[in-house]
Amino acid sequence: MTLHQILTEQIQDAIQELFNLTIETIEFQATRKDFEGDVTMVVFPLVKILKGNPVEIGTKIGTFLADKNDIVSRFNVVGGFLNLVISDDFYVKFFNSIKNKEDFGFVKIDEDAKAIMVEYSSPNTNKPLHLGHIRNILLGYSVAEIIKASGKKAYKTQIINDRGIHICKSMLAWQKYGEGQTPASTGLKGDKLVGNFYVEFDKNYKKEIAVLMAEGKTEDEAKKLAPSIVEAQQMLLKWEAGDEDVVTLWKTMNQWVYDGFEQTYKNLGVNFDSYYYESNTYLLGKEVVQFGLEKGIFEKDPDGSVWIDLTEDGLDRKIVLRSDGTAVYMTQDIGTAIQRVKDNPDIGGMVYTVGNEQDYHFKVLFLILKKLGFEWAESLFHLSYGMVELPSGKMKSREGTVVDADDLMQEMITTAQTISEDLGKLDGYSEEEKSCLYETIGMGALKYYMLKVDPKKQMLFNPEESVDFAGNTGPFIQYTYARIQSILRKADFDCSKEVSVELHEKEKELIKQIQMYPDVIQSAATNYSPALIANYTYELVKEFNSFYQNVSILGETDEAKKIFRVQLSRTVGNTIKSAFQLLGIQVPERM
RNA sequence: GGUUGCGUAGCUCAGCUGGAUAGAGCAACUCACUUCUAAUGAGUAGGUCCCAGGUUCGAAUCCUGGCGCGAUCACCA
Repeated sequence: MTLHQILTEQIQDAIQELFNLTIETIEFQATRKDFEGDVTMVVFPLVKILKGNPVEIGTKIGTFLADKNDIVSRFNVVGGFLNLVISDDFYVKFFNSIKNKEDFGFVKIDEDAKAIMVEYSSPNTNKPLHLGHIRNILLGYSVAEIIKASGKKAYKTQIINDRGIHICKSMLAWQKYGEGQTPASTGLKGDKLVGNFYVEFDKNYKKEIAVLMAEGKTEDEAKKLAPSIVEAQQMLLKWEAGDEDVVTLWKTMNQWVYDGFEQTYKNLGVNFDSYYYESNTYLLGKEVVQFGLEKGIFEKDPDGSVWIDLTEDGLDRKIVLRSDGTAVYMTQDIGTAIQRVKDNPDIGGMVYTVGNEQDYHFKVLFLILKKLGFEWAESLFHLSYGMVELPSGKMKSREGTVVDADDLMQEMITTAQTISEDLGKLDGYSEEEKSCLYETIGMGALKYYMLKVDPKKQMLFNPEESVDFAGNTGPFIQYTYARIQSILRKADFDCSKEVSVELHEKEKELIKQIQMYPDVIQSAATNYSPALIANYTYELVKEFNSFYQNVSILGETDEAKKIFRVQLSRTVGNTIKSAFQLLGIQVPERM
């Protein structure tokens, strides 16, 4: 039972006894630093019901609790706030009960409960991953890990947008200008190679448009008539017709891209339990549209296109199938969702990690799935995130200012190296150890910085600032962890035994911080917010540093205190490691 | 223009379901290294929580209306 739960029960008893009333919820908050106390009960809500003065009520409850002589040792009342001083004994007992648990805060996964499927990354197969994907991937991965830690099953998946005109563009350019190039022949990552041809296509397409416009065509006409685009469209038709050559090329080039992506995922330290391809799910989507049509949820226009009218729900009329019977984006997403539940019948909900430019799309998608009557449609969540900007400004693919994911990761590692070398901290390490650390630090910096910001906010990513070894950064937290490990290595005495000590103020603060961890995990899981975990970890680290600076640990002469402080340090270390695990960040044993 | 998200210190961001005098880091200034890792800590300074109303004992937080920024309003994905 948590402290709040225990207090709630005791206070409920108090109110029952003193006022003969049953109160459902009691409101708590951490006591402000300027007052004596650990937990504060807010009395105001009771004032209305009891029609008394808040100070009197607070004093009565406080006296009752203190007289019990259980966990409240003292109290004071300021205005409508009842400040409770919790006994050291309680904190020490609590600490002893969790200090050896590696997985403190994690709830055991309930295998019988419904699972949540988390989708992230969702790449196109014609371009390499970029900075925006990094935020997406880190968020999705982390949210899935957090859900698992909170006691639910989570499946990681992605939808690969492997069909459509954009793929044909790369294919066409490769046929024309590729001269048989392959990732192996060029030494390029597959996604990069294919991406280059996509750019190549676009260059030529633009030239053709310019020529046509010079001949007097309007821009719109030129865009439709340019030979490149016409060819690409023909290729798409061939693909849909199952033309053998086109399909073979499509498979080959997509495989290059997938291999390239896997490399990037590996470097990012993320993985997936399953992969879905739109080329496989759009047909099911079409079937469902047919079903919805029969049920009267959708309606068919004279030209054959199928729509859903959502005006009564405050939305628009939305197309779900083209007049030529081909699938649109929405059709595919309907199909994919249903396919996933077919494959995993235990799914009770889904989280879609997709940028906020698609807020409307998901609103519509969720509503459609609900109208189709699926049970799991009640628990769908669009994990919408804002754009990532750089100090140099926005990324624009047209202006070629897109930051490539692989390049950025490499840059982060290099920056970590430069800074570390300047500081000269790693001088006695082997080359292998060093390069491993640079990667840990660089990636930790990147991941932490991305995750500490509220997902829905647009953010500014400053690479320099993120690798800073001070402040709210990944490396700072990693460093603190490494220091703790150093203490543990040097503590060559038996620190496993249970000791009872009087708490130093800093120790108490630390224990209070650790105590909050399970709640933070639960809160992060229900809000789908890794930022809560990240900022919590930073608070914990700050608390530890303050403790570290203010009390002696290994130099402590009182044996019991020494042991207690080492145990406390170890637990802080474990908590940092565990929290960072939820963020997908590695933690170094030394640095 | 319609819809939607955001607006907190010079900068980057916290602030959970409304609660006490609004919090960190960076940058600036002051102090503390014979250390268990100073890649640190303690402190000073820095605020019209975009503006105006409203609800409430109590609002950065909830409601309404403005202003600013972003996103989105395709038989593209």
